[in-house]
Amino acid sequence: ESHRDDSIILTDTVNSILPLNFKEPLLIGQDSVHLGACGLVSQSDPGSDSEGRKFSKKQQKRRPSMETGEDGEDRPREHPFIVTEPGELARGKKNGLDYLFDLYEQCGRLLQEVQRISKERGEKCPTKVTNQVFRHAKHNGCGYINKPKMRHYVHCYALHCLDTEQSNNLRRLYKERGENVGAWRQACYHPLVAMARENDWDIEGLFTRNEKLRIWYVPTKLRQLCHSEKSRDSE
Amino acid sequence: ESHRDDSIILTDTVNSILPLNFKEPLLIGQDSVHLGACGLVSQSDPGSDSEGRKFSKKQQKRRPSMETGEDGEDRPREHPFIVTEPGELARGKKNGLDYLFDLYEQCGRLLQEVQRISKERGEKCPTKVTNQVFRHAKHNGCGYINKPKMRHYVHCYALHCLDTEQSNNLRRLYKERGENVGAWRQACYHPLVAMARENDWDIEGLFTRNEKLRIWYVPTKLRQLCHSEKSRDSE
DNA sequence: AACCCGGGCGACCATCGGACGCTGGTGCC
DNA sequence: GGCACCAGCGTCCGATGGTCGCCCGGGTT
Repeated sequence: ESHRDDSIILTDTVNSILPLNFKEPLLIGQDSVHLGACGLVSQSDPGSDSEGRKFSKKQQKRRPSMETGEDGEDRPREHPFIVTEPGELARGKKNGLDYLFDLYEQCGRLLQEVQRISKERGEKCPTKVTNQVFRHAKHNGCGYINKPKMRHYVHCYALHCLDTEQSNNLRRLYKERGENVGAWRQACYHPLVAMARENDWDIEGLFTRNEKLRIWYVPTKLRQLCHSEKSRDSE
Repeated sequence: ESHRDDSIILTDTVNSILPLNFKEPLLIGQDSVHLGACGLVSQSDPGSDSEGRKFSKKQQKRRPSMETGEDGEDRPREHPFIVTEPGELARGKKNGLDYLFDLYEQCGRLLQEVQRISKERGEKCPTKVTNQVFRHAKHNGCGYINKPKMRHYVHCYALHCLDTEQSNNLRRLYKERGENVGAWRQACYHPLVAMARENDWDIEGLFTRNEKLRIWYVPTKLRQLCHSEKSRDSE
């Protein structure tokens, strides 16, 4: 589309038809190393974040064998995360939490790349990890990074950034107890809520003030948790 | 529904020339309207002026397909803007540029209100003038504020904020020449591009650094203009 | 081999930022 | 009153942020 009304001098077109995808290796080990392990398996209620709302119906379709578009290859899904303590490599077909957190660092680098390119082209420059960044990741061979996953664990990464020691302790504790990832993930909320309380309930500010967290949206669930705790406090 | 022209809350003794609309639901922010002290008397509703028989129109355009429910009253469109010099009141069924700029200040106040409410509710808090703010405006009797209009003149307001004197001079010049609003609006781009050049082409930064501009998105057209001028420079 | 737990991530949805162009208000004659 | 001009803003659109739950990988029996 063009900007008709605004046709003014400088009709030089800002040609930005190109998809924002460059080839740039910013590979980080997408490990595969299976070591150490806690074969613990114990089921504990992950608490289900039924944060959702009403219903929705949908039908998923299995990808037909026929390749659509150029893409073609069917990427196998990533190995599930398990609770590992700091420095510990996951054993078997699992990924550890250090790897999870590294994914967030990768996204940060991907964002910087997107920002540099946007600036070069005079397009608007994202300050957060947006859809564009996930798209960029995919086009750059980082297919193992995707939005639902990254959003799912943001608050875990937040705890890691804001209080690494507490995060580490929590990991050790949950590993020891043989809790699953869901349980650990749920548990990450509470220390954050406590930090928010210490900070006048400004969870947004906690994120913004931290160099690495600044680029991540505050998860809805975390914000709501802070809000209801705050209300409870003031009663 | 009454119309525009109503009293404005004056700050101090300096009165306003602005035909502020009825019902200012917002707090009275001391926006420095910076109007030249033209000793105008505060304008009380002239009654005769803008109160024609505007409510006679009742017909709405119908979409062939369906009509959206909840039919509200048909609001007459606002009077067009004309190029006025600073402090000058538009005559006839027109609105002046001081009034235009005041609309931006009102939006700033509306945003503050939305922010306060969001915070109370623990919802995410907008930093920019978003759809939500326009919706809030409508629900608070500021039906004369709407997105297309506000976005259309953002860069004019930007010039006003960043270099009031240059903005004023441009207004005088274009008024003198008898140019229409469209021409004046186009002309506002150039001084901004020049300012961006002085600022390492960081138009985003110019906006962000200014207290009042920070809440407005940089218009695409302006960003593109800066980009192509920058490219031209470096050739 | 069979079972089933649990979590990865494809796909959906409300809403967003952004834009166009029709409608009709307005001044002029 | 009639006409021509032009700009207000209703309305559309691709893309975004956010989420849910299907599908199946993977450990256990």
